[in-house]
Amino acid sequence: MQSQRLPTLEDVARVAGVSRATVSRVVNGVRNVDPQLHEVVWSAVEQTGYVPNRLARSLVTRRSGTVALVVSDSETHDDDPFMSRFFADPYFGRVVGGLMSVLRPAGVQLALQMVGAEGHRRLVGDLRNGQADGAVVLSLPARDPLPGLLAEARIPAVLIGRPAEPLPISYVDLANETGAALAAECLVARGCQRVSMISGPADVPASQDRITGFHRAMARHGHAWVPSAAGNFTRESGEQAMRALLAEEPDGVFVANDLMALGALLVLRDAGKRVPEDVAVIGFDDSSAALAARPALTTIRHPLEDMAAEAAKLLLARVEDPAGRVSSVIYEPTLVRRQSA
Amino acid sequence: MQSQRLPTLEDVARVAGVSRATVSRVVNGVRNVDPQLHEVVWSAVEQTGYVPNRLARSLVTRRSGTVALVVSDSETHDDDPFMSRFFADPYFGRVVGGLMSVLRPAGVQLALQMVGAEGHRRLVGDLRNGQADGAVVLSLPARDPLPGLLAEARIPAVLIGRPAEPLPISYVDLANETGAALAAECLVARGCQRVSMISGPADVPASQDRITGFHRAMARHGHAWVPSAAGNFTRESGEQAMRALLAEEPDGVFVANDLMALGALLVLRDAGKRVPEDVAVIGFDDSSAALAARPALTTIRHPLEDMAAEAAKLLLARVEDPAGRVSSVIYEPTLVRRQSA
DNA sequence: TTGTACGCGTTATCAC
DNA sequence: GTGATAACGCGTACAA
Repeated sequence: MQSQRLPTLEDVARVAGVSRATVSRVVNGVRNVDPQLHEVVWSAVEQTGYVPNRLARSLVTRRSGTVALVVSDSETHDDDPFMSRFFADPYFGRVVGGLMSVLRPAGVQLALQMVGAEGHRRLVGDLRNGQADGAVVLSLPARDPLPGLLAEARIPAVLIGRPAEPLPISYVDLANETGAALAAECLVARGCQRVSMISGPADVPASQDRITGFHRAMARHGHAWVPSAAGNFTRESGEQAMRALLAEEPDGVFVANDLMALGALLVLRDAGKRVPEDVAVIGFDDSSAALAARPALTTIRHPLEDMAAEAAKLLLARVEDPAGRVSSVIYEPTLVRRQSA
Repeated sequence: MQSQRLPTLEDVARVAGVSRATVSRVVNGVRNVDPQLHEVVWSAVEQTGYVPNRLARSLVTRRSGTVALVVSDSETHDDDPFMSRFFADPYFGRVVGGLMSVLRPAGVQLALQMVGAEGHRRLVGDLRNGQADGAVVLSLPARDPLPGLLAEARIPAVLIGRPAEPLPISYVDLANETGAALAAECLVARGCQRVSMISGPADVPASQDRITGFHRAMARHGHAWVPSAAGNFTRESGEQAMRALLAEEPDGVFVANDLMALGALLVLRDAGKRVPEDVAVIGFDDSSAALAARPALTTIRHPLEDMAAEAAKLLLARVEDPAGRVSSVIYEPTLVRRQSA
């Protein structure tokens, strides 16, 4: 049951018998300080239990020691059609984990900022006002204006996943086309003759790249036409798409993410198809779901944690030097051979 | 390429031809304002593109409009043994989603605060300094001093999961014993004679409750002894535990969470056991993993999103009225019958 | 109803 | 090296 008011620099100064300027210098480790006082001040800090007020500090330094994780969704949700899906998906957690692995050692905090189109102005304002030093952006909508706004406002920002259109903003991404091509090669090498694809939404960049990458690679091997069905990256939608594709009697199917692949596996199983003997299945992401599936999912590894960590590093560097070059880091996916193909 | 400096209240006041106090009142919706000026001021706000500086505002109001999601881990990690596990687990995402569902409509931001024992003092200080109005605490370690510290400092806080020892702090929890008992009843009703359990870590409250609840219920039906093996809530540990338990030749097994149950299912399958004919399996949590499993997992529903949402509500209420009663909300689990039992 | 003036807790720029 | 003092941007008694 301590005093309600927290000790301030002034209080510490009084106890130490110095001015608050000196205390500030000591606390912030400025060198022009008499070692004598140094001691005195620190013990006064201990004694009073002083903790610097970050708000007050940020107000003057214009540095908050915080970065924002912006989840941009831009759609208005009646109830909860998207949010619960998004957070329950391994994607979100993997990104947070990757970010934290570099942010935490750096002593930087993470603020979660879900925002729709209505909130763009406010968000940009808050960021310019110094509420956060920069932003890592998870842009979900197809043509999201937010990345452009951030670039225009010269706010240090890094996208996870390339922007829909070229923009002076840093980003990390996966070579999605390459990944899809890897899957195609594998299927072709297996001797699959009737290959189908379950894709993600047609309007998000990562999904587009997987589609074009797969089609292009298949065409290279003479398969001009690949029957496809689109899902929305959930397991349920994967089941639905697989059911629709059953009519094509495929002997191989590439699924744009593991969750949907899981759904596909279930449908195939229920349809009496053996995997991979009757139909080979390849997923995408190498999320934990892939290992848990039976048969274990052959999939394209997507090093999301590493990518998020890199995004954090890029962002911190940009905060340090805002004039630096906008850079992009593209990760190369690899094929993880397991049992489904 | 706008001016680098953002407009302040003063700038808006100049444009509107009033004092900055008036602008402040208008922006904050105080009623004593001439409708005339009201208009003038708002258009000046539009014109200048003014966005209130939350830092400055918080400094004086001592309200930040932010709550902290504190992940308390207290163990020092060499590299990353725990963090990636934790974030990849559906648990984290479900909690964030639940919190957001009430925080976002309320216009409250969420700040993620991972903190070990070294950071406790700093965290409490930051919170008392008004960096956040309150905290939702995910306390992982067995005997975590943090909840006690928060209570002592009279910081509005709500725990997800009961504290290890009684404490004047609000929390939401699941009736874990009841859930475990439900599983026991189901197994007994099936006629299982050789029942085993795969538990979580022995030192975390939720895990303990599931253990005691299960044993007690089994005892009530004459089963004094239940062979057990402990895991750490990961799928891998579930596999390990199941392998160890195979020697007991169980015809029924209760697993303390779905992820481990998934692992158990895999091991049983590889061991040539049919589920549920040879051995019935019941999981816990009803996470998305349960539906994806084959056979689909019979499990105990744990309404984590609802619980997190309730935690957010309790917290906001407490922020509003810090003198209010510390309250606990206990959710009743239910049995979700699917195919594994 | 509106404006003046002070304080929130820090850091930074000066003289000393 | 150290101590006043002016910002930082805002809310709000208090006075008008």
